[in-house]
Amino acid sequence: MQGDPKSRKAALYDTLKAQVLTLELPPGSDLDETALSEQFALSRTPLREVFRNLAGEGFLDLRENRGARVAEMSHKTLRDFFLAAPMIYGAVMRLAALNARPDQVDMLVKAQDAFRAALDGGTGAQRALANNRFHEITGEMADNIYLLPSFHRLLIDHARISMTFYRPQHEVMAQDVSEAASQHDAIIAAIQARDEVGCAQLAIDHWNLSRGKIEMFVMPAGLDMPLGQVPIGLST
Amino acid sequence: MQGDPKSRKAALYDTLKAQVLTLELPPGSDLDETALSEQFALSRTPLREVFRNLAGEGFLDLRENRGARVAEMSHKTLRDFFLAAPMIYGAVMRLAALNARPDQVDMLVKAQDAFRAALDGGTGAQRALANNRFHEITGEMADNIYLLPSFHRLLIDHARISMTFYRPQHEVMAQDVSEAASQHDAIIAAIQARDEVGCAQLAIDHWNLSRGKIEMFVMPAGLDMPLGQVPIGLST
DNA sequence: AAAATACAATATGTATACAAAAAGAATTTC
DNA sequence: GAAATTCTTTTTGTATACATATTGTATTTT
Repeated sequence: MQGDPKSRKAALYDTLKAQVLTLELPPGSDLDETALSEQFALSRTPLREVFRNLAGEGFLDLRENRGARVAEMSHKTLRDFFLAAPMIYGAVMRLAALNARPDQVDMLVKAQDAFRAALDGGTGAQRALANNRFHEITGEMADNIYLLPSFHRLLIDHARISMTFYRPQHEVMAQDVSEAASQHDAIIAAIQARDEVGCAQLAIDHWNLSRGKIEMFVMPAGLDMPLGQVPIGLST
Repeated sequence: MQGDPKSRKAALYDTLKAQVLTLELPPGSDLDETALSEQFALSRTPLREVFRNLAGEGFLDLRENRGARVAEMSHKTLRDFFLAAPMIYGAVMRLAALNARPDQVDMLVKAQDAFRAALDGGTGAQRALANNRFHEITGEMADNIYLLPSFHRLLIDHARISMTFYRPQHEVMAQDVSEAASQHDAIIAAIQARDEVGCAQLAIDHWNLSRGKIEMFVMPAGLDMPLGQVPIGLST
């Protein structure tokens, strides 16, 4: 590890974030202050500040006298996720279509290129991170400080759930993954056309695609989830 | 300041939170590490941890090499607020009606009693805090980790905006404030009846009441806010 | 006198040392 | 031998000391 403390701190922050998103650090795993402290050549003080930042953003859980853990994912988590996601993401996309600046659209196009590149020859982690980046940009476009906190938390678990089916070995998923990429293209087009209603609908379609994948691969039998239910707040 | 460091830390946390919510610390004001450090008998390390927690929750802004500030409120903030609030709060109330446990309903009733007590002889700050507590409980009832981050941020600025008209000197507001209290009663009834649709509608009515107050007292003329627009995600 | 620079004072960021608590290992007790 | 207890080790929390950056003041320069 090199550079000034400030850049080492940023490196720690970025690394942990990526490791959480890609399940390299699985939900519930403990973080070792001393080990990370040596690895990133930082004393415990700035290290613990990074922990607190990440905890505030929902990546970690800090427990009194018991160290930091990667935020858990449970059955309830998944249920909450699919309850909140269509509404929040629909709203974010709608606002993105209304407010997107040209430079942000450029960024989105670049992120989509990177996503397709990752699909074509990248690892599962690279795919999940590229997809995450795409959606982060739509959040920046929406630019609403009250919506973004929930949106960012959703993106964390969206990435982690996605990791399950972005792994290259899951050949069955190839079609779904390519459909996701097509939806991204449609999202870009809708944003460029300032089509807020179409954008919101695309958001819902996109989450529903994820939901289908989860059902197939992750969902334990018997989990009480209202799959057929119209999502809250979008029952138009 | 007395007790063990842990309780002093909690006191600092609670005090700052209340001071932000009640505008005793106005938006944008600087926090003095050294002064607070002496006042609460804490060294700078735990103090700065509290700052980071509060920043993560949206109470403070931390700027590199430039200390902590109370989160700003701007025209854009108000606009974002009224765009996001009906949707988020509607969803929270809906889930509250679905999930509320009996003990939580008891807490809500107690909070409402405290709110009425504050209206009848309390300071503006006490009123705002009591109202805040009421809504916090509905958030606990909803119990969705993806919705709560945005909800909590909304509550912060809801309290701060409210402070403008909870001041006793604004006699014109007496009727609106009493209407707010009645709405709280209706909300409790709807939750007890597990009436999710009614609850969501009450949430929207409640925010609209706030919006009317803001228009009268705070809103600068000419601010481009879509007052007549149906809120995102609830255009049923 | 105004602007620019250099200096001093203050505030913030990081590292280390110490205190307290939790976790683990060894011993004792039954 | 299992359970409980004590003791040791490790980990977490806090305080302090030092390094760095920013801000305010005084001096210099034009």
